[in-house]
Amino acid sequence: MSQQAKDVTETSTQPARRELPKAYDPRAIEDRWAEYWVRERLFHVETPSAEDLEKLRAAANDVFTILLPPPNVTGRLHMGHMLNQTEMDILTRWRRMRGDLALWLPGTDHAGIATQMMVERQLTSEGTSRQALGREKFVERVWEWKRHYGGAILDQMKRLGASVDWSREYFTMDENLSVAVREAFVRLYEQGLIYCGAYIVNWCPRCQTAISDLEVVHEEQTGKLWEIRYPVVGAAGEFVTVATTRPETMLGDTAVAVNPADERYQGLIGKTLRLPLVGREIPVIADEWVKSDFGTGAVKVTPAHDPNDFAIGQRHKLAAISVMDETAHMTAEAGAYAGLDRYAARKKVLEDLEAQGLLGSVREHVNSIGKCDRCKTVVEPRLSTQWFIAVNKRPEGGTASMAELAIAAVKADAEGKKAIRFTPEMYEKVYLEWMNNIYDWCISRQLWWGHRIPAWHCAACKQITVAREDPAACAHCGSPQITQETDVLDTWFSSGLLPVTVFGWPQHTRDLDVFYPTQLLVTGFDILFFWVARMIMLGCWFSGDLPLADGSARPLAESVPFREVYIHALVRDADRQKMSKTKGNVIDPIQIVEQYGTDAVRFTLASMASPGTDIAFSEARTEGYRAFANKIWNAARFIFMNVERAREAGIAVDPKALGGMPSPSADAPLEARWIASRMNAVAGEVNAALGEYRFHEAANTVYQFFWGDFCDWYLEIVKLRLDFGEGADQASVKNALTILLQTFEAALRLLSPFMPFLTEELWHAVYEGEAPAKSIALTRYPVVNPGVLDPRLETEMRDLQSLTTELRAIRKDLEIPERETIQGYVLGVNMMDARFGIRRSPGDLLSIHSDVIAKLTRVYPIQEVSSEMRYGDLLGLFWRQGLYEIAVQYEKTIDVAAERERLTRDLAKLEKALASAEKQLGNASFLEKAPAAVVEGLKKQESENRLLLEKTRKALEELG
RNA sequence: GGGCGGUUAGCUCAGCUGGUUAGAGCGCCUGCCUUACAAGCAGGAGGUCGCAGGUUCGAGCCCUGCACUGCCCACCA
Repeated sequence: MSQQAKDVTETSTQPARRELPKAYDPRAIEDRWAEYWVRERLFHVETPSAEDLEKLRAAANDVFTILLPPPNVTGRLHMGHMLNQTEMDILTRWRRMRGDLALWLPGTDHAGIATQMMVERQLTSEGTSRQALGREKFVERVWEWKRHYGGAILDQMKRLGASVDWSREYFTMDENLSVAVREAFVRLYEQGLIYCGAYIVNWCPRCQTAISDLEVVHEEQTGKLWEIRYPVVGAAGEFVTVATTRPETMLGDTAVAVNPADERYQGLIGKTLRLPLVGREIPVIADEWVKSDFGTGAVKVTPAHDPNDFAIGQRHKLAAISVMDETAHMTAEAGAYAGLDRYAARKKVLEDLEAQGLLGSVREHVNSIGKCDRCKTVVEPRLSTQWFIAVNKRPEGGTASMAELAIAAVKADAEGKKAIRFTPEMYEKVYLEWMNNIYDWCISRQLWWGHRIPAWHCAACKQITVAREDPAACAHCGSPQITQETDVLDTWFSSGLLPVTVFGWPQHTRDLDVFYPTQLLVTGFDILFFWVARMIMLGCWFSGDLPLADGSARPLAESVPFREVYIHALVRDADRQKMSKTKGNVIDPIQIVEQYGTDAVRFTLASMASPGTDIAFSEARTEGYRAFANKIWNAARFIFMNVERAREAGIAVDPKALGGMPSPSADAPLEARWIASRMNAVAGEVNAALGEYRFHEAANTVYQFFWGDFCDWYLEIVKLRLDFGEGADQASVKNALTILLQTFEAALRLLSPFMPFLTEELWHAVYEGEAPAKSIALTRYPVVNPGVLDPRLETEMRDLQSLTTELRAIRKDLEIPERETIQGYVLGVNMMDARFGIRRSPGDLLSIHSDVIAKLTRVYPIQEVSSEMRYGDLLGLFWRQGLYEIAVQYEKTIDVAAERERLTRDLAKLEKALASAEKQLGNASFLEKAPAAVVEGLKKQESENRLLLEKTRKALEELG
């Protein structure tokens, strides 16, 4: 850190602007502001009173609430987080600056499995284990871990300047949230929507817990399909051949099933088979589910180890024999195989079958295999007692199931209205498809870290007591011999409740009245089902019976957890590869931020965040936006330098003139009125783009405006006006400086949501310590004033720009040294643009702007001459035509051959364009059907091209 | 097995309801240390919009088929 920056940190938030370093160094300012924003509690939102709320709404503003998808306590910030946070921060800052009451609520998720695993690993390295510690001590240990490391990701977030309300930070295991989770569970249980029972669930033998369908990732792989012969009892030499991909499960078979219509097996149904290796007699049963055309048409039935078999078992009242334990080792039921790991057992079973001649053909077989999302261990379907939410069940007296409600919340109603709107819209379909086919949700996990299920099992009557307060006795038989359920709840159960619980539910709080439903959810599609869908289900369910603030019943549109969902892209690496630790291509945002500055990284993400498209993060882009930050920095240096010069000349701009939009008087020079018009137009575009989550468009618009319009043209021209010499007109200099400052200040506000650090720094510098607010984030966002937009100005400026570019180009062509002044002529203008009324004649344009043209092109003097003169009097000049027909005087030998070639090329282009235009204009149905403006435009273009063509031909002739 | 995206300049991507000559950044070429900025300025080159049909006065955009590519969902042993 430079000495100067250090002083600033120590004394105040004000930069010493007179000596801004030549290059922008984000490191010198970012920590300081990040800290300042947190320390000053700038983004703290007080729950407004009814009166305040009314005032807010009277001003056409509203409450804007947004919930941070809570990162795992175990998490480290990755690019996905940063994208997510950048988008939320841009929107929150923007809405805040628009005058809305913007509340962004942060928090972290206790992340059951992930956190437990983390701490278990720690214990292992210490030579101990969770089991050795015992449940209570272990949980205490996890809390300790959480206190130590759990805040890391939020600290990183602070560093990145996220404008969240830190006073409302929550953790999903906080006392109040835990009470709410328990309340939710009890209510669902009372409504008969939670049940406990033995079912087949996805079981991870490594995590040793049940996991939901969503936590299983399917991977295609080529395995084997083995055929095994089961001898028919009482018919020596007769077999039924079954096919399986998991031969070890045969040890738990309790039947063989065939399709009732399968002719091959008609005689066998009802007969008994002897299960090889085990010796158990099992029946051949008929079940519709069996597909005759797969395998042998006969399927072994293992109710304890396969969901389909389990269903068959239920239908046929078959026994379910578990041959594998929670670690996927064979149980005593597996007889000789007991104790073997599932794969060792498979090998041995196959060997033994082979030895007994019962193994049939073996084929390669492609099937998808389920793996644990977290640890990639192959999941084993396992029969176990678990808790479920009946998402498709209507409670007694209820009109809808959870899923039905969650569908209604997203689907358009009879009037076409949707309570929740998805962006991109496509995700609505994805969501509905899933919700329409949803199964009951397994919410119990065999972990220690999490919300323990508030259920007690009675040793006496075997019934279950579910209660809000820990019970002393069984609610059914009164026995004190009750023990609490050891399972905890799926983490997504508690995070699914967040939209209501963060506002104090189950209490009906003022916060709920004011902030619920939240306005927006910004998240990635990877947690669409895990979290978004669950929040919709639970949010609608539990808020539905809360009356609105005015006492009326809450309609569905007001019970949804959020009104809009913006699903953002995936951040990939520069080669479009998914970032993953194993590939080693993970880009650490903090490292990139340190290298390029937070603002540059934010801007990169924003400029690439086009809804629906993944982001291939490229450092080249970030480099470009670092340059942009530097550009802004240097524009500031230039402006401040001139403020100083002005001060020395006794000219000062009243800071009170700043804070709005640039407001030049009617007689101000073109560039002043033009930049004001542009500023307004751009403000309009940016606001519109952000309103539709088109971050890339908003970012690109401000970028082009600042660099292209403001720096390249406006600043270059305004240099002419900033004449602090003796004879200068003080009033007009002051006017110019005022517009310059007004525009720059407004531009900083426009940029602020995208680049909060840099703009904060420079904004304070503009006011030299007299800033009207504690932060630029608390000022108002620029809004378009349509009255200022002036198409005539834009045309005039565009003409001036075209002329400038043409003159520069011809100089370049002729290799005229940049410093050398030459004379120029304008012979005419080609475009007869009638759209904006009268435009300046070339003569007027030249006389009004000769100073500007001279400054930008070093062509001086420049005058209009009639086109007819050219071929006589002006012979020997260098001539070009674009929008303007121009010529310059310069002593140089014409390279006739090159010139001819250039003109010939032009000619060819023009002829082609003309031919196509003529063809279209000759088409009667085009003239008849196309809108007038299009026809008109084409006609004009055609006539212009014709003119250009003629002139080019003539020039070519003269060349000889 | 079902469904959804993508394919536009060397690279990364825009292109909103079909409309006059398809844009940006990076990279590339040329010339400039012009007193805010060489992380800069100025000028320039570069695209038969994946392929083949179709609708239309008019298609990068709409329709059909195909190819390649990515993703999601799914209880075929």
